[in-house]
Amino acid sequence: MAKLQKSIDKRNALIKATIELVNNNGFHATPMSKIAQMANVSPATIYLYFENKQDLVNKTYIEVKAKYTDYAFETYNDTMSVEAGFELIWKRIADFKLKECKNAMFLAQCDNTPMIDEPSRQEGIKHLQPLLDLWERGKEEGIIKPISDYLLYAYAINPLSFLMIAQKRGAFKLDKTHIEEAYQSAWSSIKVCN
Amino acid sequence: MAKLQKSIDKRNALIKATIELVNNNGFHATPMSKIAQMANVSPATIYLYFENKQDLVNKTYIEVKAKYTDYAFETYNDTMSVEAGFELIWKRIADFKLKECKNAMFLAQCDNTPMIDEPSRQEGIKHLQPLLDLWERGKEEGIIKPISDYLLYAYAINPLSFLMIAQKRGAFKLDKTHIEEAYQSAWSSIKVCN
Amino acid sequence: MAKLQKSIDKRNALIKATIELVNNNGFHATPMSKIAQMANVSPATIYLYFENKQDLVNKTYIEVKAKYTDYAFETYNDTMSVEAGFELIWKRIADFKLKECKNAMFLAQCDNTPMIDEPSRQEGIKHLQPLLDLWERGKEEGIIKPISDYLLYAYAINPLSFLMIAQKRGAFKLDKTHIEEAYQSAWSSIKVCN
Amino acid sequence: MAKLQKSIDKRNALIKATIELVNNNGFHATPMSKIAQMANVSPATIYLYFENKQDLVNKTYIEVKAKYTDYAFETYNDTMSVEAGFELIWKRIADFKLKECKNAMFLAQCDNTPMIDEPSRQEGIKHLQPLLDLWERGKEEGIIKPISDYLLYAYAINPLSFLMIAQKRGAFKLDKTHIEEAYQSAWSSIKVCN
DNA sequence: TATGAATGAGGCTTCATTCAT
DNA sequence: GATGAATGAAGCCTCATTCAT
Repeated sequence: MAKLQKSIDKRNALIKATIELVNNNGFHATPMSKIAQMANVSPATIYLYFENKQDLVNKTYIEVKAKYTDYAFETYNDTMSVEAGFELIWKRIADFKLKECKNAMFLAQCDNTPMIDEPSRQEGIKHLQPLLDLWERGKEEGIIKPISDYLLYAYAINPLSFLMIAQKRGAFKLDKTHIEEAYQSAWSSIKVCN
Repeated sequence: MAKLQKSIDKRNALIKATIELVNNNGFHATPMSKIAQMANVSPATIYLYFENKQDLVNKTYIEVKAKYTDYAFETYNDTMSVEAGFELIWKRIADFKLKECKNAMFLAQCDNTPMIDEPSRQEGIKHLQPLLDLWERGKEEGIIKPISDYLLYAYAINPLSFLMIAQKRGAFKLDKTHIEEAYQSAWSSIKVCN
Repeated sequence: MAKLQKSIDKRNALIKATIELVNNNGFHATPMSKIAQMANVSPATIYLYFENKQDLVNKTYIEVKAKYTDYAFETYNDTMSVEAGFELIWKRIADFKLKECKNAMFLAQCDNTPMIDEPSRQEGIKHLQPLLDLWERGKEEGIIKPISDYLLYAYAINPLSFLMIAQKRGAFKLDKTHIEEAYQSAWSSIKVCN
Repeated sequence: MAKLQKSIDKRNALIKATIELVNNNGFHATPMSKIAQMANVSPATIYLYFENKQDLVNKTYIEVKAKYTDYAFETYNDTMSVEAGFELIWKRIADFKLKECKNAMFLAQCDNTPMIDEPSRQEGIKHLQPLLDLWERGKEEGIIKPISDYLLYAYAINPLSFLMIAQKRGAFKLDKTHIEEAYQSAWSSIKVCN
């Protein structure tokens, strides 16, 4: 306990440095020594908090993923209507991608790269359950298309990652209007047409 | 007479090996030596065909991207109606992602990673022009939503990458039915609702 | 407390090994790995003390050059007469070339090769100032020929390097008598004839 | 014969390229491929004319050394007086170092570096015999100091190399006046004082 | 004779990790 | 707990030389 207390700051600094550096250079181009440097810590100290580099990045992934889903579902509860619930969650996610850009970028890189090991990836997916439950409910109510969750996610949620990356590259600026347009497209793509 | 006979076969073998290995391990985790080995060539030989590792991956990217767009637009011509044209192109792209899975995976990793340098990325984007032209036409005709091409791409095309990666990870099998469902979602997300 | 303890011994061992190996094989024919080996150190350790191979040899040059001029001027002070001062310095230099043969050989190779970069070379030259001042005084007093310092150096000092190299090659043994003869030639070549 | 006739140009081009590149970069920093390139020849062709890199540089050394001594002694004959003969030879040498700067630089680097193998070095020295004979005669006549030829060479001839290198580095410009001053110093250093 | 392609050996350097304090 | 020093393993790349034509 005392041990953890004493060092939570260092652990956080390491996680933060990892995100920053991996975002800019990629996993294999960020040496442990630079992570240590940016966290104002000796390289050897990293190994007091994490087993090795893979473990550091896995743990970082899980932590950021949790922060992401916490944010996404914070204001949601399952008494809402399907459409209202979806809009709420979707906009929280969009919000996260805009405000917590570094965290979101990190997740995008992890999700498109053989960088995280399978167990950690699975661990990260668990937290999405509320959204899947919402979709389940929507399907039952005939509001959401009765198709695979993978398809729903691909069309409703994943495009935001693409837009965020495009923005990061400077090709494109994602403003409030875009967000609203994107929401309309997302909802159109998964709702049952009448 | 027989001067510039740098074998195109070797070059192709190198490109192929690069795709295979980068797909499985990521750019920085695939040593030149392994690429050489898989291409049945000495490591030094790579440098007869490419300037360095970055150049190898850049050129591979451009080549695969060209193959991708060539395939996408092969059967398309701009006398088609907007909807028919879009469906045609979309299905060709889906086809490519299914049949040329390795090539498509490679592009996905390149596009979500700081792995390709900017000039090569720009070079790769050029080839997409016919699709952008089609969308332009669709906007003029009031068929396609009058929103940024980035948004259109994010919702109409990019989800296929997500689905493909999910499939590669074994989480999900993308069959003909899925493809049809995905097309409906794609079209719904970009067409003007009536 | 015990922070910056990068052992000066290791640094010295590296410098010593560099001199030894470069003397025998030349700069480009001495691999870092052999330098490390001779200094009883891992190759990677060199990079804790020096930026790269060029830096290692530059720093070695500057250090040896300083040792050389320190020795040359140690017993000299500018209240001596020009002739006495010159003889003193000259003989110290001769002494150095005989006793510190390896160091002197190293300097000779550096000075006759595009091996050291310009800034380091300039740095090395600075230390020669007392000799130039002495010559200046000698010119004013009409004792030393009123010619360029480069000429004076070429005739008064540089021949010792040639003799040292000849000796190293085994063609010739430089003894006390030779030194005395050499001194006479050196002095004859720069003093004003009467 | 026909063989040699056909290729003497290529051989010469190779020798010339070797001199140029070794002068600017040093022996180990000049790849065979660059020598070939500068000589407008395939790398493989070099091996038709020389056994290997060491052989190429050895042969180049011997050839340049011969050109040097040929030039030095061209107008000399041993009926001249010692002083006149020495001045003649010395000035021819000085002339060579000024006019055939590249050749002279190459010799200087060879002579101060473990770059040429011993047999070739010996071969190069042979050609100096006329100068040694002149000195012998001078010693007999009591005009030249009765000291080792190495000392005589160190003081009479070698300083020119130093001056030439200083000039190449841009530190110093060697003009006609300097040459005359240098000759006086050279002669002063080896002649018997009266 | 001449060549461009090909390569194995080796050099410089980096880096994840461990060690001694 | 924390660290700076140290390192072995490995990666990228170059180059002298040979091979096939």
